[in-house]
Amino acid sequence: MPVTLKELAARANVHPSTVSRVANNDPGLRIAATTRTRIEALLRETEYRPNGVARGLKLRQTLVLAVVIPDITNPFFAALFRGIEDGATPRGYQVLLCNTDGIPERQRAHLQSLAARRVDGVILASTFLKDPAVRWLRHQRTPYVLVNRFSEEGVDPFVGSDDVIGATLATQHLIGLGHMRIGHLAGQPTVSTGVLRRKGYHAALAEAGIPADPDLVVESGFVEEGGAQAMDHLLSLKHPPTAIFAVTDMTAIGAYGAARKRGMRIPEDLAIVGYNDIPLASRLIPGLTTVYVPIHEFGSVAARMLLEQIETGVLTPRRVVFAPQLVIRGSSCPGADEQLVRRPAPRSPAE
Amino acid sequence: MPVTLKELAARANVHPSTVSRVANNDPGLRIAATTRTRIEALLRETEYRPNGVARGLKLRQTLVLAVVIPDITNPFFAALFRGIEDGATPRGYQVLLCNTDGIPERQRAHLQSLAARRVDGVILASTFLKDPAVRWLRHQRTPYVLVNRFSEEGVDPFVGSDDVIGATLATQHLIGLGHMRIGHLAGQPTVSTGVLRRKGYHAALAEAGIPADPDLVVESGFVEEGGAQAMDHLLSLKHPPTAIFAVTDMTAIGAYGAARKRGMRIPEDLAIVGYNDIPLASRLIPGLTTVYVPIHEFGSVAARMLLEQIETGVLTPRRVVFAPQLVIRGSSCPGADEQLVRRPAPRSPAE
DNA sequence: TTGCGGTGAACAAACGATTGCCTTATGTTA
DNA sequence: TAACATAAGGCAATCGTTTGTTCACCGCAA
Repeated sequence: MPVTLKELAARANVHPSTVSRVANNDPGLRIAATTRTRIEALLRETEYRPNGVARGLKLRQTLVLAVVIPDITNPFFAALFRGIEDGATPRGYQVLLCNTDGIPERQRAHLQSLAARRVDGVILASTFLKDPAVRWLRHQRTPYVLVNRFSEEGVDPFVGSDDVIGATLATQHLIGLGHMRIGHLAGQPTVSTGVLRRKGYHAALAEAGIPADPDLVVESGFVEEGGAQAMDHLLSLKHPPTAIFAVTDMTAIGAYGAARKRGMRIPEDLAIVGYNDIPLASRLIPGLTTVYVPIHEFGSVAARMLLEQIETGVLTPRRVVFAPQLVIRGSSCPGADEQLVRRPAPRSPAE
Repeated sequence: MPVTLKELAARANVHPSTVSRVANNDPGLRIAATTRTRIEALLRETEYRPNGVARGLKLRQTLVLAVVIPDITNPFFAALFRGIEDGATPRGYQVLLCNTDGIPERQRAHLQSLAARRVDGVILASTFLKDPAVRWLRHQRTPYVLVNRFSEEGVDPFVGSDDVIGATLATQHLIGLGHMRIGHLAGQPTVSTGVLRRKGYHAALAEAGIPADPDLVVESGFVEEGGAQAMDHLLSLKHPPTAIFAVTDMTAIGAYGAARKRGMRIPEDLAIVGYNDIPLASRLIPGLTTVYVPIHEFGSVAARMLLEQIETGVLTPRRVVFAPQLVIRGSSCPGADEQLVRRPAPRSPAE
């Protein structure tokens, strides 16, 4: 059992409040030097740490944030979490991680527990455009920040990238390579990234004067298996696409599998572009051409926004939107990976 | 501000304790039916949830576990975390995630915060054989479970696999393929998995009558970059190995990179076997032959052991050790991946 | 009327820390 | 010597729940 203020007070022959003030270095405290050193010695000797639970009750802050995501085994969310923790830990916060597998009921259950625990704030990834969970948080006045996906229009604190631009870049890249039949493994229309990336895809086609073929857009969701199924469907068309823009890297990985199963070569028979540039993307063979977004920074910025909100007490619906960048690898351009390899690695100057 | 017992009591014209008993369905409670329904209606109407912090203070349990790992972006730990959460959530616990990057000072800081927060238990992965953090936990009487690596001999609750057997299987596999110069990318000797996997490697060599060449064992640590460097060193030897047993899959991935940089083919020029069978292993090209361990189950079992310890209050130093299994893919046997692909996928019976 | 058993709830003491406000000495000034 | 200032800490309420104990009241029997 860790030592309490009361016990220390008894041992030092003072009142608990006095020990508390010494421990907290209360600036307005007038105390005899001898008493102070006696108490300080005791504090060190016993390695006293205030009980965080009691402190939380009194001060109404727990120094705990929560992150609610679908699945930490998805590398995107793992990187995001690291960013969040790296932003939160230096300020004394620790972070609860809640996986929902995208199941609304689980999300609800987690959020209710979190509210009951009085976490100081919540970071929510993977919300829907109309999301009762977000409304609930807003209504509860729990500080929160949305990441990557936003909900409705501009009313929530948000960190993400410009999905329209990113998708446009990706599609333009494929157009620039001469592809005329470009498919899209699309996210759900209930989700901002789904809508906006599809929009960017269409914008690029329109700009290039390529007619949009509705058959080439298939809803795949955001994870691997959906990507594989959707790709399989596209490849079974009479006029299959020669190139694919996948709404996420994980979806693109599903597409890799589907293409391989049919013995197709990437990029010769099928060019593929993903989105997010998860660490895995560069390790695939061929490397996955994708749209880079600063995932780790999403996290650290979101954490800092949340802390600002918590500490100032005002909910400024600030939106931080990063500009995405195209990263070209072998899944769209033959030979692109070799070029990358030949470049000296920046981290080992001895080479 | 969420509603409190006191407020509800005022609105129902009863004492807070009465509301509490109704809310908690106190079995020994004698109460008028009308009063009870009045209170219950109020509870539902206000969606009352007891303040977890106050409850934690009173009951001395927070319903929070903590997981301390080096880095959640390592797929091994992501899978482990999922297992832990999946084991903890059904019992009402939520989980704090702490990344240490393997830095002892950070681990210490995290553990101190966790203790101050009065988390109910801690799951610790990646401990050293002699680890002050483990001693500290033991001394604090904080319930804890070690996962994957253990500390000293048999005195801590532990979940993991039999590393000697796993390493022996891996090495025997390479021997069976005819390799005589088998290198080992080894873990540090300060870590149980490092020691035991090296031991299994040597045991297999000895059993086959292959003399152990000390030059072929290079300490790589457990992550990608170390693997790349160690592999690079091995490949620059006069008599480089024709096969490699890497202490983890991430290390093996580093080896892939190093081999590729030299234009070597896997497995023709270099056969590689890893350890853990992280999800990434099967997506590499060629697929990584590796030693499967039930990572997710490590997590869920560890969580259940921890909860048992918490709920019964006794620290039984139980050890759960799984038998590892060899998974053969293309990184050791040419063509192994194709065989796998041709097999009908179990999850889509329509094919 | 007194006593008693049973209902139906109220009371109050924790859990541990924080903090505004007192109190008690001692010293200083008029 | 009365009045007052200051130093050094003590007091007690509070955060929101939980839970062992007490209490008031009613009906009923003696």
